[in-house]
Formats: sequence, structure tokens, C-alpha cells
Amino acid sequence: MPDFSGFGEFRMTKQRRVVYDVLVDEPRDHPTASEVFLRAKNRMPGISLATVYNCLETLTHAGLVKQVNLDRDASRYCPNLKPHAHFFCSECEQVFDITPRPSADPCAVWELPEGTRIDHLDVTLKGKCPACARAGHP
Amino acid sequence: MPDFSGFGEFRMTKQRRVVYDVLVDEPRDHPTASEVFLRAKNRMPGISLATVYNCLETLTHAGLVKQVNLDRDASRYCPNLKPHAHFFCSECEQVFDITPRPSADPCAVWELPEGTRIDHLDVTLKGKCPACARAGHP
DNA sequence: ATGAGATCAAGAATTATTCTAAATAAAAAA
DNA sequence: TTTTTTATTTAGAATAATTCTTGATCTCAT
Ligand SMILES: [Mn+2]
Ligand SMILES: [Mn+2]
Ligand SMILES: [Zn+2]
Ligand SMILES: [Zn+2]
Repeated sequence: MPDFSGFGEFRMTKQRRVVYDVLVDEPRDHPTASEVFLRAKNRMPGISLATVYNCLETLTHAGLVKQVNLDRDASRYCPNLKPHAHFFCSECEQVFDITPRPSADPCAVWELPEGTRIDHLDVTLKGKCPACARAGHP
Repeated sequence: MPDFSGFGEFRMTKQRRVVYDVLVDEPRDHPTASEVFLRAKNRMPGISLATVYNCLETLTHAGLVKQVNLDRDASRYCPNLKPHAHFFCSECEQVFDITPRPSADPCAVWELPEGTRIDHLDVTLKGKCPACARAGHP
């Protein structure tokens, strides 16, 4: 159990722990707040949806989880702190983490005016995952 | 004036034309639906917000404009049909189109399982535009 | 001109999320 | 430990972008 003492004025309460554990323990499927809420209730029946929203925001600000937005859908949450992008399969609607090839710089492919400062990169790929792509071509 | 006859069962009505023209004529600043509504009213005072939403959806489906989503903000709309990504300046909050360097393939930098089929790529860069970056370092 | 089907307009409904305010829990002080 | 202070949780109300509903209006092919 990590102690999170390096995260400044951040208090790891029971509820925040439960919400965090839901994300790290269970399959890394990038659940929405409502899905996190349902899973969290199994571990702590009294927890409220408002608290799940609060916790997810706090954890996101603390840098322990990432908020993932795909188009206009409900935000999803991800405990993978390594820099990565997301692949969304339009068939099974699953979200997969993807990483840049070693030594590749995803920002370098973009033509940017001299003097631009890049703070953050947000990438989503859409298509069919190998399983669904194969199922479509039987 | 393009005639759009190649776009199937698509009827370019007065309202759709106004909405489309707002996007192509005026500065390409990626307005939201409400902003498009305000500008469209200057050209056609009776137009309704519902119709602006309808038109934007129709135009998007017809492939004449692109819907651009940045995090959870209101969708923005873009008439630039060339493949491109977006740069969002956190200082002036403007959205800029950016293009891949010639011969660079933005998908190629990502490690994907064998057999994945990519249909679409969505990229947003965030940071400071040259003007704002300079203003910050006087 | 007429009728079928598409489009528009006004407002209601939806939905994810945020806000509010009171209750509770945890930390700090005494 | 008891008290005091502060942060957090909770339930429900409020918000905001978007979608839906329905009747009116327009367009186009007959
Ligand atoms: Mn992820
Ligand atoms: Mn654009
Ligand atoms: Zn799939
Ligand atoms: Zn700027």
C-alpha cells in the first residue's frame, strides 16, 4: 500500500482509497464516474455519487488518476500514469491504453509555429481492435 | 458557390447555407453552437438555436464540417476538411489548426497490437501559442 | 396545384456534472 | 482526552449543453 505522503496537502480518506482502488484493482477498462460509483458501492455501500465525483476530481488534481474524454461521452478515468494515448474500438466499445513506440515523439509529427510551447498532448485513435476486426472478416 | 451535388440526399437549405457560411466566411476560430447561433442571427434573424444544432449535425454528417471536442467543453465546429489536429492555447483560449509535417504519419508513432484497424485519429495539443508564450517571458 | 416527406422552430426533456448546505469525520489545539 | 477547527461527505437542487417532441412550414415530384 503506497502512502502518498509525497502528494502535498492530500488526505487519502476511506472514500478516496475505495475510489482509487476500484481503478487500480479492477480490470483497467476506463470506467465512467457512474461505473466507478457502482463498483465502489460493493466495497463501501454508503458511498454517494457526489463523493465519487469529488474523489475523482481530487485524485485527478493530485495526479493519481487521469481523466479521459472521448468526444462528448461521459468522462472516463484511468490509473495509468505513464504517458499514453487511447484506442477506442467502435465495435466492442472498449478503451485500450496505447504507448508511443520507443524513441518516437508524438509531438514531433506536428507542424507548429516557431515559439509554440507544448504542455500537453491528447490522442485518441478509433477503429476496431484485433478481435473485432477479425470477427468482421470471418 | 460550391453546389454540393456530390453529397447524396443532402439538401442545402437557406438555414444550412447560413450556418455553413458562418463557418467558412468568418475567422476560422472554431466557434461553439451558441456562437454560431449568434453569428447566424446577424444574417438570418429568425433562425433558431435548435435549427443551428440541427444544421451543424447535418453538415457534420454530410462531411462538410468537423465537430471538434476539447475535453468537456461545448463542441466547436470547423470547416477545414484537410486532415488536421488542434492546438489549444491555455492563455488566449484560441484554437488553431495544425497539420502533420509532410511525409509524417501521426498514427505510426503508436504501438498497436497486430491486426488493429485504425479508422480515425483525434489529436489535441495544449500549451501557449507563440504570442502568449512571448508575453509570458517579457 | 396537391400531397408526401423533409426541415424548421419553440420549448420541454435529458444527462453528465457541479453546486449548496447541512451532517460527519478527521486533525489540531488545549 | 476533550474541545475546537477544518476538511470531507452526503443528498438533493441547480446548471448547461445537447437532444427530443410536436406542430408549422417549406420543397419537390407528381
Ligand atoms: Mn488510459
Ligand atoms: Mn480545425
Ligand atoms: Zn473491439
Ligand atoms: Zn495564446
